[in-house]
Amino acid sequence: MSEDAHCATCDEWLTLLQNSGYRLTAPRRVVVEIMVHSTHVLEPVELYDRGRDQFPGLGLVTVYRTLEKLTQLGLVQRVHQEGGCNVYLCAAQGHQHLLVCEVCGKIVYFSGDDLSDLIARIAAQTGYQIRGHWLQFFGVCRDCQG
Amino acid sequence: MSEDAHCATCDEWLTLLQNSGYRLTAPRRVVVEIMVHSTHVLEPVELYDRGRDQFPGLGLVTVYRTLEKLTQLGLVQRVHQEGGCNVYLCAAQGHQHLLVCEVCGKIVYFSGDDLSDLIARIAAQTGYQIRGHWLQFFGVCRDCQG
DNA sequence: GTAACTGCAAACGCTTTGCACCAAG
DNA sequence: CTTGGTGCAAAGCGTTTGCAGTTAC
Repeated sequence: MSEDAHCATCDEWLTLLQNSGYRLTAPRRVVVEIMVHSTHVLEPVELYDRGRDQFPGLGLVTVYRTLEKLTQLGLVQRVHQEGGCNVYLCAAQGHQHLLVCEVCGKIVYFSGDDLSDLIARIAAQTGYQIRGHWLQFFGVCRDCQG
Repeated sequence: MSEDAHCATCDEWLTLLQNSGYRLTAPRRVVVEIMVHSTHVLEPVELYDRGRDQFPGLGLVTVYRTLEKLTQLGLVQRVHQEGGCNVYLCAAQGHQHLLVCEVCGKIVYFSGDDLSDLIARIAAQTGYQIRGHWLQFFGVCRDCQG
């Protein structure tokens, strides 16, 4: 878990960063490693705090800048919630949607929705050109139901 | 349009405010009147600017405080978008979802989605207690397609 | 060696709070 | 008359920017 050299997904992310013209630096490796393995949504500050456990010199600004790059590359996404919109997460794989625990932020991806009929109907009714949609579920995970 | 005394919906909102223990003041009437009639999402500052056309003494702080109250009463809702989460809108009527124009912010409400099967399946698969969902569509309205 | 990256400090924009004055009921 | 509401100014918070030193390549 803590040795990113042993994590295939970390390697993929780092390779993609490098192939996109970015350099592989210690702070970036740390951010990548934490994001790849996180099962819960993370605020930038939380990422910063965890990152400093591994790399004490890490700066919060670097966390923001790295999240920005990872988001542009489609590896990370921002999650919007009632209480705030400043948490981040591994991006969905293809057409997946998100289920977030309102208590602890634990997340699950799922697929299987079919909104194509609804989208076609709405487009016809409104004249809007539909470009995208958000479907996101909120709940309480098993661990937080007690 | 500008005479809130002639608008039934404005009267409803103002009555609800009063019945909830709030006083009816000039700034509140202005905010209510603008929100009720807006067909586009509005930032607090936009609301403030428009409000001052009708009531020059209006303060931005009052706009925030009134939006907060209207949101608590379920009359107004915040809308989240890729570019930011600080726009407000009349709340949906019952179980409706939102279609937002990405260019001008013009909004349309619609209903007719049926996610109950999907929700039941996700709850069974994940063990989460599902408490709510967001379904929101983004597109370009007819006026902005040119 | 050079260009990209880093961390710090300062600036920024949006939102909230403290407070004295004012007005609805 | 009393209490809630108001606007101003200042503080707060998360995020971004400027910059000089550092590091990957």
